Amino acid sequence: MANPKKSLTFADFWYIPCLPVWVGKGINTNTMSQQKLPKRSENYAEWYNELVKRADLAENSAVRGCMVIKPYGYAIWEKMQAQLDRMFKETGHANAYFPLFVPKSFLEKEEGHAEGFAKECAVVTHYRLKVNPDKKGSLMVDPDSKLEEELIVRPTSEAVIWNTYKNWIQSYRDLPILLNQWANVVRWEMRTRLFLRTTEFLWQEGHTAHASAEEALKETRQMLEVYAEFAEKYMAVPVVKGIKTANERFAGAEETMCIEALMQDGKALQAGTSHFLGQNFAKAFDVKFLNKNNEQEYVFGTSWGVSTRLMGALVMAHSDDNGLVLPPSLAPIQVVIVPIYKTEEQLAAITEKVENIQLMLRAKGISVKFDTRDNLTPGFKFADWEMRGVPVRLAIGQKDLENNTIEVSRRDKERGEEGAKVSVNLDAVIGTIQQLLTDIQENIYQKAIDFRKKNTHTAHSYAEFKEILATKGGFVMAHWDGTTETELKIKEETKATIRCIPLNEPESEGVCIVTGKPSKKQVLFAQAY
RNA sequence: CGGGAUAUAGCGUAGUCCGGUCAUCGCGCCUGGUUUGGGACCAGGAGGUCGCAAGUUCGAAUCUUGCUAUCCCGACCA
Repeated sequence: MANPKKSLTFADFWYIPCLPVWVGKGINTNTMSQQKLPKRSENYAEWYNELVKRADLAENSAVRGCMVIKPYGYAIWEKMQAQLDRMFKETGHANAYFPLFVPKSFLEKEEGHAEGFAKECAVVTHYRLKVNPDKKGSLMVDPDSKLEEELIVRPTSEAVIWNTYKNWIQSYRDLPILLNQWANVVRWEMRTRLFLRTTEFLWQEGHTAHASAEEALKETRQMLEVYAEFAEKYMAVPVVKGIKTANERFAGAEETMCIEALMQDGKALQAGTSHFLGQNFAKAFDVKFLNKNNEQEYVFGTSWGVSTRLMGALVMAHSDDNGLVLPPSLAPIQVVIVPIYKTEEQLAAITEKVENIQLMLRAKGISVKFDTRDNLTPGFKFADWEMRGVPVRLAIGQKDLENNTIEVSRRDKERGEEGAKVSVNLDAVIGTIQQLLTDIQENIYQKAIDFRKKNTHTAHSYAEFKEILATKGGFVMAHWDGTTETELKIKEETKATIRCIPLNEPESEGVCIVTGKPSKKQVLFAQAY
């Protein structure tokens, strides 16, 4: 699980395009002032739920299991999209769009896929409503509008896409096809949580077609690397890259690779998956190509995706009891400026200085917001922006004007912590901020790595395994005999699952902690979201 | 989908057992004034068919039934 420390420079992440979003409109400030956030140590789940709402990221909607992503939350998602999209294009992919609806007959074609998704599909059976004759002002489904064939709201798009690829592919010259789509999907969930599990969610799904298994496997692996790089460099969330066991594999895949992140409550979160589909979908949809030897062959496929669940990972990885902590690379507002004044004249003098600072910061590609709300005290604003996770806060008042200084606070340190707040000379503020943004990005990543290190344990016996899970949680490395039976037994008895067989874990001789059978490698266990 | 709980103004709530000046209080919101270096204060004001729909009753936030949504615990899952 080696994670070589990557040295970041400002240039590594500043370029995700973004103007500061307006926040503070359409919400009542009392959401912030009402009470403090529940503490992580006391009720982690409640802390998360409240934080997502109070940081203005998202809220529950009137529709069961579905969320409204609010402007501030969506701005973070847009920055994630912008960077991921760039990385997909750098690796040769293009975007396209396929339909929301999947005819039921398509979904049936790949057997494993069909069975995997059957239980969580929304089904469209009619195409029309009519006025209810028995009840004025109400609508009813028009029984005459029943569809010949039901349409499934896509839980994922393999079926539609492979049905299309069939028409696009004749020769090896048509390959590879390297596509991605940004879309929404629906999986009917029983229990939902904002971002982590919602009935409808936003994601990207890559779907590629290749002439050989080797090339498809290479693609699968490449996209896993893209996800890992994105998570670590931009989200500042360290991840373990690995392979899913047969039991946890995507429905319809030959092999599923994943990145797994550790949350602050010691539970694992699958942050992205990349699947080698083999020829499963090609066979199901009869997608063949003529190879160089003039032979018909089934096409090899991959698919890979990350979703708005990344937002949940981002929140749970870094935030504290005062609110959200955002990595500068994904923060919609990287710097907020709070004026402190008594008179209009003072405000005017402060504003003049601030305008200048804003121009210089924007010239460096840093998104900055000047908080001019005149109905709130500076103290309130401090707490407000802390809740929203803005990485750097500047405060400027009369004393600063006299001394040509400005107060600089960093969100990655707790209130009152050494270095959380410093006064700097106004002439040096731009350079200080640039450096600070880089430091924060690196610091929260390092903190997350340290946390993971402290919460990754090795179990040499089943008793020890249970003991670790019961008392400490976190990641547990242990030998496993490779059977689904053992995996299920462990899940049944401890609620921990095999998150993955880590790619970077060296082989080591040992015996399965449950059955005592020989094992060549330790695998990663955890209780998971 | 199984077990449990909840639903009263934008948010948090009192009242529900024992139907009848009960629609309470705090925050927020609006207006004015004083404030402003860590979640300001005073005064005045606006805002609610008590989740929705039926029913019982002279009368329902309160009792009955159904529905919907949310939360917690399970099973399922990115």
